[in-house]
This record gives sequence, C-alpha cells and structure tokens, in this order.
Amino acid sequence: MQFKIEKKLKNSKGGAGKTCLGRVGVLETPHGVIHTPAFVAVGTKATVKSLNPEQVREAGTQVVLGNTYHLYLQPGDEIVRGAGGIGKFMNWKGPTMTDSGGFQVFSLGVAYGKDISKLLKITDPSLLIPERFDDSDAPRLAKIGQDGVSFKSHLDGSIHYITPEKSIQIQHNLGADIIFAFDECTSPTEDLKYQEEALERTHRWAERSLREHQKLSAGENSSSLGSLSGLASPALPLGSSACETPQKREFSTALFGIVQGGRDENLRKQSAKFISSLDFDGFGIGGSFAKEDMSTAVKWVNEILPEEKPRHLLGIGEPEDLFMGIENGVDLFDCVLPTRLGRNGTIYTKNGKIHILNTQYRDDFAPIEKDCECYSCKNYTRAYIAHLFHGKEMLAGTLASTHNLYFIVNLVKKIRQSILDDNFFEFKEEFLKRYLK
RNA sequence: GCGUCGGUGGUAGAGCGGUCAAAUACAAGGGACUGUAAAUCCCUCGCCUUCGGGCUACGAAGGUUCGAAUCCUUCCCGGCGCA
Repeated sequence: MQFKIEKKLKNSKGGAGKTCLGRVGVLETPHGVIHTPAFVAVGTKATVKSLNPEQVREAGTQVVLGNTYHLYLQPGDEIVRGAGGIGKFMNWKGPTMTDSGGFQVFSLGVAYGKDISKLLKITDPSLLIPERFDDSDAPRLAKIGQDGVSFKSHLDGSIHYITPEKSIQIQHNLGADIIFAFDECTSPTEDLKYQEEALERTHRWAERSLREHQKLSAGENSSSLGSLSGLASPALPLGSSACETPQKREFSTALFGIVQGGRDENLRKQSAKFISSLDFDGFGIGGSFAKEDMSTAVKWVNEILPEEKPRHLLGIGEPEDLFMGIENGVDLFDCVLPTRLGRNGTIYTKNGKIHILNTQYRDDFAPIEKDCECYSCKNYTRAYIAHLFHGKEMLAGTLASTHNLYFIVNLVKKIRQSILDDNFFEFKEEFLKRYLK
C-alpha cells in the first residue's frame, strides 16, 4: 500500500497560504486506487445491504469495508479465504477493508441493550458524569477479559474468544487490502479511570495485532505469492483514468492502528503518540463520541499522527461530520448511515434529510432530487419510492440506499475537488447552509 | 315467515356485569438511526383538555341493576338452516 498527498488544504481563516490539516491524496492498494478523502461503503457481511456490487460502484464507491466478527461467525473466515478473499467472494473488484471486531466489543458489550451508540447526544448529562455507574450485571454479549474478548454470538449464543492475534488471523483469511488492529471502543459514559485502563489495553492489543500481522505477512510473502488471488487484477473500473496498473510490489496487506482515548485530551494525544510510534501503515480514529467532542478529538489526534500516512475516521459519515473530518485531516470515512437510513425510509437531499414515508410524498411525482445523477433519481419519483416503502417492497430499500450512497460518496468527492480548486471553505459554507437550514 | 348465529374504534378481532375509551394485529400519523445485534426500533392513534381530568361511545330504542359493550325486551341489519 502506498499513500501520496497531492495537495494540502489552505487555511482560509489563518494567514495567507498557511496550510491546515486537510489534504487530498491517493492511496494505492493491491486491488486499485482510492482517491482520498473517500467514503468507504460498509458491507459488514460482505455485502452492502440491498445493493449489488454494480450498484455500489455506480454510486461512485471506491472501497468497501467488511467486518471481522460477522464474517468469522458466518460464513466463517476459512470459507471466505477459500473463495479467494472477501473481494472475490462478494464480487467486488475494487479495494476492500475489514474492521477488526473492536467495535463489537462496544456495541455488543457496554452498549448492548442500551440507548448508547456510536454518537451520543448529550441530552442526558447524567450519562456523562465522571462516575462509572455499576451495570456489571446488565446483559451483554461481549465481555472483556485479560487477553481478549469473549463474545456470545448474537446468531446462536455460542461463545467465542477473540484476541488481537485471532482478529488479525481472521482478517488475513478474509484477505482485505486494509485491515485494522483489534481495539476496544469505549463508551463516553465510562469514567477517566476506566478510559485509561481501556486505552492501555488497546495499546497492548495494537502491539500484539502488529506483531501477529508481521508474522503472518512474512509467512504469506515467503509462500506462493499468488496464493491469495486478485493481486494483479486490474484496478477500479469506473471513472478511474488515474488507475494505473499497480506496479509490482511486495505483497502486503496494510494494517491500520487505532487511536482511542475517549473524550479526554491527554488520553487522545497520548494514544495518538503511542500508536504513531508503531509501524502501522495508517491509522483509524475510533471511539463513541458525544457529537460535541468529535471535532476536537479528531484535531488533537491528527496534529500528532504522521502526516504521510492515511487516517480513517471510523464509523462517521453525516455530511457535517465529513466536512469536519476532512478539514481536520481525515482521509477515509465509513458509515452505515447511507444504507441503514435508506432502508428505513430516510433519504438525503441537499436541503436536509426527508422521510419518504411521510404523507406529503405519496403524490409527489418529482424525483428525490431534480439535479441528482443517481440511478434512483434518474428513473423514479418520490411517489413511487414512497409507494414501495408503504408496500414494504424490497426495491424500496435498494432505491433509497442507491441514492443515499451516491449522495454521500459524491459529497466527499465534491469536497475533495473543492480542496483541489481552492474553494473548500466556500463550498462547505454553501452546502451546510442549505443542508442544515 | 320460522329457527339460529352474529352486529365492538379506519379494518380484522378480543372482551361477555364493575379494574373498558375497550386486548392484539394491521392500517394511519410522526420520530429515531453515525467502525450494522437493524428491510429495525420508539411514540401517537374517539373528541376536548389548564394533562388533574371532562365528554361521547361497543347497530337502535327501552328496561333490569349501585353499576351494562357485557343481562332482558322490541326494532333494524347481516350470515346460515328450514319452509
């Protein structure tokens, strides 16, 4: 994997010509090139829900992210390996990534059965009091042990123990171009003492992930180079004039380390320094945030992370967050929202999100957005999509997800272009004024 | 015509003397969703309300009861059976 920065964002607010954290780059992977900043489509179970790979690609997607935990449970990482890796398995010809399962430590652990998610609204300040409420008897499917995490499968209740080594082994079997270290995503409801402990654990796990990755990579390199298929396959098919055939290089899966540290400035910076000191190919920024804390955390971290390596803001993807992240030096985003919202009847428009099931759209014969070039907008009306949703037709989720994914992927592309055109801040202001109105 | 079973909120359908403005489901109206436990979940859903409650309601009209969607009588309407 190679990462090149093409242009840095000039800070309009600061002195003339002074650069800030934002940048435009190109990331080369064995399965193609990613123009960054980029939005990564989430395909947890080796499928972007309700879309086939052609639809994902037509939306402009460059890279898809699967999940270690889900694919390990079903169909099993050995099956995916047998299929030739996640990309081949799911018929996605471009770059792929896998998440480590670290997020499931959170979503199936502390967050299980609770109203805690990736983003926490501080409507209930009691959630953020610096005392860890004792809920150790609350049901959860993930329990953190000394060495790793035991998961109770949400599918059949079976128990599985995932360590950093195990996560990396699974990810090597899944065979994505970019994989992540096993981490613990903490809840913002945890107190500082716990955040410190968890961070220490995440750091040890980062070292162990890296060690295992290096071990496995060495083994893979010394054995038959073409054993994992697709290395030399042509790059991204669509709109990719810049996709030169990847030159011959060392076969390598790239490993990204993950920075945690919750909402605490010292911990975040400490984590950024420590993770930077390890030989990762890039970095993920993780955590469950109170929305208000996200931009500061990203800034703290990216000021420390080495400039020449790519950064991925894990699980983030509302339009306003994308502007924030890119301005502060984030290169990659992934988020379930385009497809989840789409399936649930919420659709992105330049004037904000709409609920297509609302009465007013039943006889609205305009497309979702008049000037949108996505497949759904070019071919269908709001009334029709509303009808599909009311009728619970499968196509409903597909058409809405198609549009949403196109909307977000292309928003990031436009932001990228705005940096190249030196009008990022104008574009941001203009867009958000309309979108957030 | 006789007999019989039934008529409950937008629909289907519980309830069969008080705890019933009436289960449940669907429909309807609204909301949530940020490294996917999610084609999911939450709220509202007779009318009015100063959110305490008030009013009108279980085909219609009478009646019995302290009290009726629930029991009785008559009528209206529907299904079925027999003429």
